[in-house]
Amino acid sequence: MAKATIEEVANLAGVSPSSVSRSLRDVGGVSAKTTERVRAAAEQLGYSASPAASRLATGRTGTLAIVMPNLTRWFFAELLGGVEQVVREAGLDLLVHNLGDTETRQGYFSSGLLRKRVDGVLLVTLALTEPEIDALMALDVPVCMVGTDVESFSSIRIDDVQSASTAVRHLVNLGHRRIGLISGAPDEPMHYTVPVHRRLGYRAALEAAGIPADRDLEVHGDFTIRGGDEATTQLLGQGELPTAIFAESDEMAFGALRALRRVGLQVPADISVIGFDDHPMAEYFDLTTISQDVREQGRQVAQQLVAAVSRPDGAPVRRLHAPTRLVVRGTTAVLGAEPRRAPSLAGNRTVPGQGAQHQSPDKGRRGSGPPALARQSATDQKERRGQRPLAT
Amino acid sequence: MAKATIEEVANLAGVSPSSVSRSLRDVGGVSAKTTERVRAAAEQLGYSASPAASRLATGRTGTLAIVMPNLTRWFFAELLGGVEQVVREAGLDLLVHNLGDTETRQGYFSSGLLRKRVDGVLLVTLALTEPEIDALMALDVPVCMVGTDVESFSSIRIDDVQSASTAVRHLVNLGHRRIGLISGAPDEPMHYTVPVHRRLGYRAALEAAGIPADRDLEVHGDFTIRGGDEATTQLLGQGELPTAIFAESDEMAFGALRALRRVGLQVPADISVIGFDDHPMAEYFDLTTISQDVREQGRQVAQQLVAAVSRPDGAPVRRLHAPTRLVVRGTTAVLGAEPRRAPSLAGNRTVPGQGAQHQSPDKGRRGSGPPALARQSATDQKERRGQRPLAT
DNA sequence: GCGGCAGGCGCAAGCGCTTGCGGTCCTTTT
DNA sequence: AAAAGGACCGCAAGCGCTTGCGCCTGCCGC
Repeated sequence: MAKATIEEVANLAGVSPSSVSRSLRDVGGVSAKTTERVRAAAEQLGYSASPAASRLATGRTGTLAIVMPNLTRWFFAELLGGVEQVVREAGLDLLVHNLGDTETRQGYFSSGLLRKRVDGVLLVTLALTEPEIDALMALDVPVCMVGTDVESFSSIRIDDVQSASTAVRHLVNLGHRRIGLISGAPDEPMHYTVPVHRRLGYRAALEAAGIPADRDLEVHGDFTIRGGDEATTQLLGQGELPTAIFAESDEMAFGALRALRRVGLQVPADISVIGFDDHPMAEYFDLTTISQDVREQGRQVAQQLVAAVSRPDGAPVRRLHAPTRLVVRGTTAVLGAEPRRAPSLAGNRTVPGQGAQHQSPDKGRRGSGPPALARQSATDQKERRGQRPLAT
Repeated sequence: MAKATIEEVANLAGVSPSSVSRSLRDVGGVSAKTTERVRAAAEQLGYSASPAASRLATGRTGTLAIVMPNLTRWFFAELLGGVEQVVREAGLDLLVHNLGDTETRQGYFSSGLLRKRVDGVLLVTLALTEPEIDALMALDVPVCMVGTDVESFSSIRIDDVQSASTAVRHLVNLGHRRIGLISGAPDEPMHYTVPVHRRLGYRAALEAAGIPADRDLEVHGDFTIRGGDEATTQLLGQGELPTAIFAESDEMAFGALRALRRVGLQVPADISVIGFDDHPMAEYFDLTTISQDVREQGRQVAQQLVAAVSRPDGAPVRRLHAPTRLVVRGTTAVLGAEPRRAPSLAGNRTVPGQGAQHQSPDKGRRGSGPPALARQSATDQKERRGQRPLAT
């Protein structure tokens, strides 16, 4: 029953294969009556068209590929979830390619692995080299990106620079002036742009606040818990302590919390910590952070790609920015505030709702510097109040 | 250059398309010299065969599908990582299908979504109903499963019953007799077997130790942090407190730790907690747990499936058990031991290496009850010593 | 030196679908 | 009422590859 061919359906319905084909895909040209008969026959035979054959005949593969540098880290898994949903609902297949290690990536785009195989490609967090861009364009299918962008392709990503600035500005507004940075991968095996941008945002915020840069305050954490831990230890080992730390990812912030706790520093009484991403565990740690809706980004970029592949003329390139918001929780506090009760990082209270939150000012506001900062200040305060968790 | 056809290659090489086809896939029947010429021509044209065409001609799709109930939870993402690697290295494509909600699952297997589309299917953690099994068999392709098993298909999974028993036995051996259980999904939307089995293991271990069952000690946690938190609160709210808790997943154990800390109970001085899975965060929380190598399970099952699809005669059904091991960390202690220093759940020390660990006795040792228990006891002690973390 | 054998190679027939083109037949339009 | 126009439908030619089957060499054995 699974192997019925279009001809059998045609015979059963008493029509030609052409009509079967046409009715089943409801392109026009078939009367309602015939369509109905065909439908019934197909149903009866459990018929579904062979993808291989129709691909060959139409030249369209009905398949999209998503290419990611990692599958297991939260960000990527979450994104994949959003993408998969949209793609499935569009009736397309999704191929997953993981460029885990540098060797796999090496030559991946020029190898014909994607050629004639997909109608569209989704690139995640991959900053492309020139030859890679060329190879992709040679594929002659729509390409969308998330997390990074290049001129030629549609993309969606957060504004890492602005968002990182928002995070640091939050600390500045709390009175901090000695702010450490824990950044991601120092050597960029995958050409990540994220650490670069978030660092730029950090420096920009400091500069805007008139705080001189101090390179000793910038350490590397490798985007992992352990890395954040070690980076923090390094930060604590040198001269004057920072009063606040901005970690470029929540995972590294977790590591920082652990390191701080180990040496007996209390958060946020002695030192404030802010992360980035709003990892599911961040709420657990009551970590102040920059939140982004990763799944939604996945959905959006997938929709964009789906739309692009289904329109014969090339779709217009659209480079979107996804919003971020500052989520103030319990790991940041006003500098020098009297210590509250004994610090406890892990859930001595819960954050019930979302509280008042804030769309980061990352669209169409470039270069409006000082006023933005002032406004930001006010916003932070409001959020903080709105966010104040209830005791459970 | 990307759209070269086999005929063009043939012309350039001065041979027939047949010879091109044969040389490029090195089936025999072509002289070395010709093969060489063809290779060169193909190279020059950047030729790669159209998958659609060869699929149609051969009837093989070169594609595998992995069907999972979730993509974003750590376990599934990790598994997918292992599977993807093997499948890619085998030169096959991987389709990912997420049966996130019950509606999506409803009728998924009977809908022709997989029909004529894949050479093999990988089912993750899905307990199948009879009609679903039938629909899968009707696909007439190899099917492998991980996390659950049925008679007809190859599979790999841990022995949830034995492993849960090991966890609880560990607590028993530490002197605990009042042991709470936080179990997974009570209503089984996806027909999970995991919570059922782990609970069976829990009960079996208690029974083996002569401890009477107490249904009040069994609460539901939904496999989430929050669920574990709430379940623990529930557990604490009723009569005599347990002295130890077995959570069926690490996430729920994290929630339990939070709940305990909130009410001021110290772990492990006042109460011991053991989890299950060895989630990456478990080390961070210094959580004693049952460890399984999820990625490796993914690799193995993928290898099995790859082997099955590439052999024309049906591959033999093999139902494997993956090993688990008890990893003793800092959240479990001897009942009534004098309190150690002030408890601190979040990383006041690190666990540097793996320490001495233990293959759970889940292969070929069924029914060897008491001796196993005795041995287990000894082993536990040794592990505990070997595992003792160093201060950093 | 001749029959036979086998390795190399090309022919052509598909694989199962889609689609341009034309043929019917039934409505409209004039 | 005749002609023009549609609406429907089938024919057949592909889509680009694989593969069974013959043919043609060259080479071996007797």
